[in-house]
Parts: sequence; C-alpha cells; structure tokens
Amino acid sequence: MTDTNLTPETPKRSLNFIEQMVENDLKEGRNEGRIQTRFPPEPNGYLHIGHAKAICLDFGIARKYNGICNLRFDDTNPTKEDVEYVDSIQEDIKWLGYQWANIYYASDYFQQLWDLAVRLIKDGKAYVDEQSAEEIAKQKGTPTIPGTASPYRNRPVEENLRLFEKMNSGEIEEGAMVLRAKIDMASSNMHFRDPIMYRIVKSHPHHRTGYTWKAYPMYDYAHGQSDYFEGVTHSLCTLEFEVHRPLYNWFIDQFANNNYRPYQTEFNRLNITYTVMSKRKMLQLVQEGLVRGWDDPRMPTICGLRRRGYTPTSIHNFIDKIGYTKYDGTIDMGLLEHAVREDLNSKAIRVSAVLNPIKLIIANYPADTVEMMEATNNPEDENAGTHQIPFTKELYIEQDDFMEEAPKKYFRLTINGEVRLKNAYIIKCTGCKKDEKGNVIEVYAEYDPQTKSGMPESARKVKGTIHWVSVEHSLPAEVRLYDRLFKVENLNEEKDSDFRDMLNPNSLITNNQARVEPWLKNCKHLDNFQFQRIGYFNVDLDTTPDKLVFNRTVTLKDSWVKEQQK
RNA sequence: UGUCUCAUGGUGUAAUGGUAGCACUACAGUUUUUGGUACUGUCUGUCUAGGUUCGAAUCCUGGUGAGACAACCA
Repeated sequence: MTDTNLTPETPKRSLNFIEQMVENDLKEGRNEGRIQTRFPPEPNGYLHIGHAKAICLDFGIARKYNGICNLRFDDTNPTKEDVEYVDSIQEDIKWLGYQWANIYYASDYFQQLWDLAVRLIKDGKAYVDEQSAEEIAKQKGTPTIPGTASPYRNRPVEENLRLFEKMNSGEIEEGAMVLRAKIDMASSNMHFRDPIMYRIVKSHPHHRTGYTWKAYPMYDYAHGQSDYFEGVTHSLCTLEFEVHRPLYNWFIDQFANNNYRPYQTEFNRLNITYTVMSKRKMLQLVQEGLVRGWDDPRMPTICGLRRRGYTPTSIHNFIDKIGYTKYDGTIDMGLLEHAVREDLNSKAIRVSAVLNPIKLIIANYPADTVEMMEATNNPEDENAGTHQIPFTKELYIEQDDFMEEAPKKYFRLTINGEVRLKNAYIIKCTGCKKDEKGNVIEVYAEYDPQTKSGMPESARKVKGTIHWVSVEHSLPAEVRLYDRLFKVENLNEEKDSDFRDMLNPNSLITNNQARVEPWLKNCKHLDNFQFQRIGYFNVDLDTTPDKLVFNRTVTLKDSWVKEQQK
C-alpha cells in the first residue's frame, strides 16, 4: 500500500502536490514531524464518490507517512443531521478499506468552543449582534463594496457576555441574536467581515446532545478549532474552502499557544460527466422518487456504486488515476467504467446468460440427452477453476446472434453459416421459422459431434462464438440494465435549466425475459459475474431464493456496435 | 469595476530551468472457443504577448479565459 519499498525496476510514481508538501514538512520537522489528518463529513447525507476521493487522501496520507487519521463528524447543524447518516458513513469508510484511529464529533467540543468564544469576547474580539439576518447580509456589502459596521459592534464586554449566556439559555428566540467575531468589515475577503460564530437553534434537538445547547458554533469557527483540539497537522479540504483559509488561520492565531498548529490545504473536488456530485441534488432525487433511494445503482453514492457492482479496488484504482491538483476539471465517466472493468476482468466468474432469448433447435441432437459441458470460470485466472453447464437439444441464444441475411462482417449465426457454441459444439444453421409478422421465432441447426470442446476437431476455425443456455435447465431472471443517470455531459454548463429535466429517461431498463445458466442458482447478494459477451453483472439485494435479480454494472467493450455505426 | 485560485492532446495527470511522458478515449493491427482480455502501433498538447536565461511547460510582467467567495449551511 505504500511506495516506500519500491524496487529499482518499478518507476517511482510522482508525488501529488499534497504528498510533496507533506514530505517537505517532514523534512523540515514541522509540528515535530507528526502527521495527522481527519475526514470530517457532516452527517447530513450519504457519502459519494467525491467523498471517496477525500477519504483516500485523508486516510492514504496518514497510512503512507505513518500518521493517523481520525473520523470526525462535523455535526454543528442539528436541523439537517441524523444518526442514520452517521452509521452509513462509517459503513462506507470501512467498505473502502480504511479504519480511523479515533472517532470524534464536533459536538464533543461544544464546551471547549464555548469557553474559547467567551475568551474572545473578553478580549474584545467578538460581540453579540441583535440585527436580523437580512440586515446583517445587507451590511456585509459585496465583494467590491465594503461593508458597514453593526450598531452593536462596540457593545461593552459585560453586556456581550450576558447576552451570549442568554443565547444559550433558551431565553432568546432563534434568529434574534448571533455572536460575531470583530475583524474587518472592509476586508476584501468577505469572510473577514465580522463572520458569525454562533447562532441559536432551539426548535430542533441535536442528534447527540439533544436540547442541551441552544447556541451552536458555525463551521469556520468550529472546524479549525476542532482540528486544533485534536492535533491535526494537515487539514485537507476541497477548493471552495480556499477563501476560508485566512479565517481558519485567524481563529488559530487567536488561540494557538505553542509551536503546534494545523494547516489547511485545498485540492480539487471530483466532478464526473453525466452525473451530479452535490448532496443537495442527490437528496432531491431521493426525496422526489426520481431514483429508488440513496443506494439506487444509478447514484454516484458509495452505497449506490456498491449495489451496482463496483468493488473497493475499482474505486481505489479510479481515484489513483485521477490524481489531486488545484485544477477544477471534470472526469470522463468512461474512466470510472474502465476502472471497474479492469478489476472485474481479473475477478469475475464468467457465466452464460441470454438477455433476449430466441429458441435454437439442434435437429440432429437427441431429445433426451443432457451433456454437462465444462466452462472455465475465468480465463484471466487459472486458479479460478471450472463449473458445469448443461447442454440440450433445445437452447436459447440471443436474438442479436442470428440474422437471416447478414452483412459481411457479421461473425454470428446466419443461414448456412457455421458458428461455435461456447464450451460446446460447432453448429451449422439450416433455417428458421417466423411468425405471421415476419419475426424469427425459432432457429434450426445441426451440430458436428466431432467438434465438442476438447476434441481435436474442435480446433477448426469458425468465424464466431456465441453463448447459449438450455431451455429446460436455465433459470428466469430479472436483469436491470443501467445507463448514465443524465443525458447531458456536463450539468454545470446547463445553468439555466433544472437538473431534473436532464435526467436520462432510459437510465434503467428492466428486462424480465432473461434466462441464466442453472449454476447461478446459489449466487449470493452482491456477487460479481461476467455475463459472457455482454457485460459485468452483480446480484441485486432484491434477489430472493425464488427470484434472481441482476444489475448490469457495466457493459463489455463492444467493437461490433462501433462496426455497425460505420 | 474586488480578493483568492487555476490554465499541458478530446479527458485527466506528469515533467520542480535541460529529450514534453503516462492513463483513459479514438483509430489501425496481432492473438483469441467472449467482436471481451492481452499485446503492438498511430493521431492529437504546453492559453496569449513580451522579458530573464546558453536553455523556459517551469521564473518575471501584461493580457485572455475559467472557477470560488457576498448562508444565522458545511
């Protein structure tokens, strides 16, 4: 997992700018050579692939440089937070393969934060403002126009202390007072224009502290101080917090009393084409029933990807490929798909499944015979073994694998043409039957008994190989075919329209006619398979002993599709 | 007519003053009992104008473009 034991022949992967900074800090002995990070989610939603990028960095840096990484819930907004999210977040981090050294909550520090705020008031650096949110916003000015001072800005210290107490005692209504740091109403950095440190929330209980507190600290104050209390050395966050950094440092400056201090560094957040990466939008999709829940396999959530069939390894490989920089770009969804194909190619057992069945009758094969054919579980892994698949006179093949009149480059079954049945015999097509509308409903063929897999004659060259299942032995299955959630590549570029109007109406197509080989009878939830020649599929959580349900994780690359488009 | 940040093939990412490389994608080919995989090859790039230097993707200056910031959210 670390790069410290590189052999000479493995070229050293270049460090990203954060690793370079950490190595430099280590070299200079900053914070006594200690490395400590934290992953600080707000428990107000499920983790998504963008969080995975942050998790891999926070935990990865600690692991690589012999430091520690703590999990800290940034739970300073009781109106939006819930234990449901606290639990799912922990589950997802563990699933990704990480273990925190300690688990903390910002709410653990409410008393310490309070005490420090009192100290700031006594120093004349904070005051209670009684203006409305609207008035405060108005006085704040704009990025190009300086703000103006609140009439309460120079209240006596004693009065501030008394009012601050009242803010927390329940005597003051929500919105009636806030505590603000007294910094600089004319600063070019909006966050320095007397930022709010505390506001009142008393109508809603905190998920851990109940109604104990009525005054709650705001992010800019709580986050940096929590880092400081815990001994965090590298506070890594995304680019949008860049303008917060001077304020982060200002608060640290007020309280730091030894050589130690945490440093905030920002990296680019993850954007991926054809999807959303905002908790707010995801929540909306869930609440409005536009997807089936946080773990809908179309969602970019960790639990959605898990249910879709993504593995922790595939996500790690993806994160490794995209890197960490300060450039705010958008990653091609194709790269995520490549990462999961790459991992599943080496792991997933190959099985036969026919999604759109058409009957194939082998005229010269005995009707009462069942031959068990040997199927290689994974040609990429010789230790994966084999399993048996029953072969009979009547089979199902894919509708797409037969054409009466085929173009030159069609390698599959066509009248008078030969094709190999995977793991079985070479057959020759003799004809087909159609219904009154002209649709092919049965295909007829003759097999060559000397061409069974393993026999010398089987080495004969035929231009194509198709998969099949036995009519009698195959199992029915529901197969859910997923496509990108949105039909627009870059949602951020479509600022004028509602993102819900850009949903792909075909993001889920349910197939109820699929037939799978009987070996799949005993598959377990979330098992990954490759449906030979089709794609990677996994066993959906809706699967019961009586009903098989599969999710398409991703298709196989298909050069025939491209050939057809020419 | 603010502050901060960023700019390398279609996409993402290296090169830390000295041969612009890698991955994905696309295209072509080899192998193949998966039109998969693997392997080989090809196309495509330093935003712009100056400056410093023997030498600039890299340092400096000016443009241009993009993003973030004006929640009692984090």
